[in-house]
Amino acid sequence: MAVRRPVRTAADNGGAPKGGSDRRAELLRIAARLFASRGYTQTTVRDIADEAGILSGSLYHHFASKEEMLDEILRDFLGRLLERFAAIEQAEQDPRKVLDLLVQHSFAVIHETPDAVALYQNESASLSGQPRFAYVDQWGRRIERIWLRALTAGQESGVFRADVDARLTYRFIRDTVWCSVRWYRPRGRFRHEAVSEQYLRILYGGLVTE
Amino acid sequence: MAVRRPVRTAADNGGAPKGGSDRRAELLRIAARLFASRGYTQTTVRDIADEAGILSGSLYHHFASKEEMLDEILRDFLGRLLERFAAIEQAEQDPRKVLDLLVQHSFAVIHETPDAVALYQNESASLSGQPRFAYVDQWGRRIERIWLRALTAGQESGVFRADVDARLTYRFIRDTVWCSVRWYRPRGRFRHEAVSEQYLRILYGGLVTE
Amino acid sequence: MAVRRPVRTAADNGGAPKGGSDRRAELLRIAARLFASRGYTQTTVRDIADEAGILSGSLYHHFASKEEMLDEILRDFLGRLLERFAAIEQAEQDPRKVLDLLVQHSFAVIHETPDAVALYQNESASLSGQPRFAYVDQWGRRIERIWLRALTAGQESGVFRADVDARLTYRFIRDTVWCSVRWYRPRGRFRHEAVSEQYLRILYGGLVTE
Amino acid sequence: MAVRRPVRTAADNGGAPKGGSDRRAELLRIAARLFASRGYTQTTVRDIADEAGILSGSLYHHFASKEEMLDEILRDFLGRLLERFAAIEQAEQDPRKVLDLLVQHSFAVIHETPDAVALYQNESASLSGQPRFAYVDQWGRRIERIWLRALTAGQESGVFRADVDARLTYRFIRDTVWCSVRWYRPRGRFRHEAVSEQYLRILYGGLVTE
DNA sequence: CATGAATGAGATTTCATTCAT
DNA sequence: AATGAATGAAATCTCATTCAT
Repeated sequence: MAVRRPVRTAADNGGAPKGGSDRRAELLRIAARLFASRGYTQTTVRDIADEAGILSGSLYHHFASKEEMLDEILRDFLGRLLERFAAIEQAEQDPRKVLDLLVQHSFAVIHETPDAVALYQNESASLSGQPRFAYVDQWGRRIERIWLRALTAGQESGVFRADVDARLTYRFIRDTVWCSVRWYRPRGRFRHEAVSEQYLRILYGGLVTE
Repeated sequence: MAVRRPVRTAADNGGAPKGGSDRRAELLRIAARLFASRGYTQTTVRDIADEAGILSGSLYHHFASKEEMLDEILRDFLGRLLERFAAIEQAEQDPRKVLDLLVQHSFAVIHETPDAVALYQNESASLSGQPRFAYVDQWGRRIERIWLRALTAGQESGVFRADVDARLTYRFIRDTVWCSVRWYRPRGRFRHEAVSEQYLRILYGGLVTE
Repeated sequence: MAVRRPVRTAADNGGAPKGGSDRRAELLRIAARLFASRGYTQTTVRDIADEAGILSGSLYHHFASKEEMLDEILRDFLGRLLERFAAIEQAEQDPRKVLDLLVQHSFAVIHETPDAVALYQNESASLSGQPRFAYVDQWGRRIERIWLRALTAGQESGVFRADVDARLTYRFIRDTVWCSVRWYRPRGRFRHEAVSEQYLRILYGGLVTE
Repeated sequence: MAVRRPVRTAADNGGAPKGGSDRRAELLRIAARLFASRGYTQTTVRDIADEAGILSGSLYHHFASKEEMLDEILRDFLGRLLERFAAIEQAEQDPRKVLDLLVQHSFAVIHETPDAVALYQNESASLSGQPRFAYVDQWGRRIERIWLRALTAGQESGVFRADVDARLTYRFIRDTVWCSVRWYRPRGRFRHEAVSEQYLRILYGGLVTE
């Protein structure tokens, strides 16, 4: 007999876009967790089913394929991220303030949905080139452009140093911010606000005392 | 039973990393390239054999298992890295100079052996916990300690700002440096020396003009 | 355990084959169409349910199994066919007239219920041996005997040539007639009466001019 | 332990086009037999492997997929058939002689490679539309044209009756000839030459005595 | 050293069927 | 009558590994 684990309320779902059932969202959460910790390929559908307390075949009542789960998780994550970044860019004029908010929001997202972030970090490279996941690259580029506009605007207005390449700088920042998902622990010594703050301190002021 | 050929010390390879006098070394280079680009699990032994122009079964004349290839590549890479970092620490007193050299050497390593770096970046997490690969964590921690000593020494001597956590700072730096393997192109616009230089400029001086 | 609903006699369907007063009959018509076009095994119960606008599980309110649908379709078809062939044999004396009517009726049946014919053509071989479908072979043999009696009677009375084997001749005729379901189009250039007529012309008179 | 059945000589292979090994040809023969008797979809790769005395996974050492086996069998069969039909058309002038030879060769093919014929008969419909099997339709149409040319040539020269549609006549003949694979037994009462002869007798002279 | 055939475990997926609601 | 979730068996396919030649 299958052990049925209590179904969590849909409340913590953050408003799933697809009208799908509770069960579907719950399964996606389980999948995201496993994909993030073991890697997409190393996670078997049986792993997911086991965690959900059902048989692996039963997953296909909810999803057409393992890939569809990955797709749905990434689409949801990236869509929301892009939306939020665009809103930040629109709401603020000051490049430095924009960068502040972009960084802070990123660390907050890592805090809130670490699985999706880790998944994106680890799998996006191998997804590149697959038609189904074309949006991953596309939306990634749109996000890059938002950050780049803030950086170059800051350089032009003189608030950011101009003797560094903006694209390079973006990559440095992006890697530091998102890679932190690997070591950040929500209940660790530093909460995400502190991490943001310390990072921005170094990023803006530099490590060396004058 | 697998036929284990005597494992050579890293020394006789280290002399001629590109020389490829040996079939074994050649196969490892092919494996590293494939592991790095597709991921270890996604690379099949047939992929490696195909690239080498032999049948997959024939690989087992050279290596006891696919895992042994991974092991050998990582052991060689990490061993050399640790050795070099230790040498830098010993040779220099000035914490800032040490950090300079650590960063510069790291980017140089990414330039020279991007496959091994990518492999380490992508696979070390899933290797954690496997007895055979215990050294990966161990040597990683030893490397961390070298960087941490430089950072805290710098903070104590007043050359590095003291209002940031050294461990956090290490992670920021480490992630930026090593993650660059994902986008760094040896023949791209920036050579590794330029990347080092720009990164150190921001790291030391900060992004914001005073 | 499957819930078996009382099986209706073919009679109360036979009166209104196209009427579709009933959900059950409607579902059978959909199933027959799909079975005929994709093959029984390749048709999933979900395919049938989809076409009917319900969920696959709901089909089991109407039928105990997928097999029951096949059974019902074939039983209805073969029963009716046998009945009609027997009636033709009884009504006519002249072997040639009997053969005329058998052929004409066959093409008419193909015209009217192509799905059932195709189903019988394609699946009867794999049904052979299954107890549940023993009647398929049995009724098929009864039909064969009707045709054979007409052929041998014709040979004995001298109207049909006696230098060919009757059983072989039956097979030639049967295959030509029933295989036409594969290419016959109800709205095509030839209506079934024309097909009958052309076939009988060749069958009786031969292809070669005197 | 797997029971190894004796490998047949390649001699009865009729000159396989692909240079492949003996084993491959042997496996294809087994597959063809099973595909023909159970149907392609109903035959599992395990069935084939069992018959060959190996494990199902081992089949994939020889073939990329179950579909590849079907492909290879059909391509070989149809290619040879088309070639032979074309040769007959070229060698003979007299339409009646051409038709004679086409019919005789067809029954001979049924005698010699009944599995491939049955496979073609049963599966070609469901293959229609699949890019990989586009040649099945194409080559089938080329074969049709050969038969049609013989029929219309005969009608024009007055040797075949002109009051029947040639295309319809072709279908009647084709269905009779090829469908016989369902009942023809190589060791039965009639050898294929006798079947040919009886069929041609009826086809040419008609069933009715003048 | 290399081939080529095979193993055997395990992966994803399919699908008829059941059943509580 | 119908839904929606689940079962469970079986299918195709993958792949690291073995081993006789």
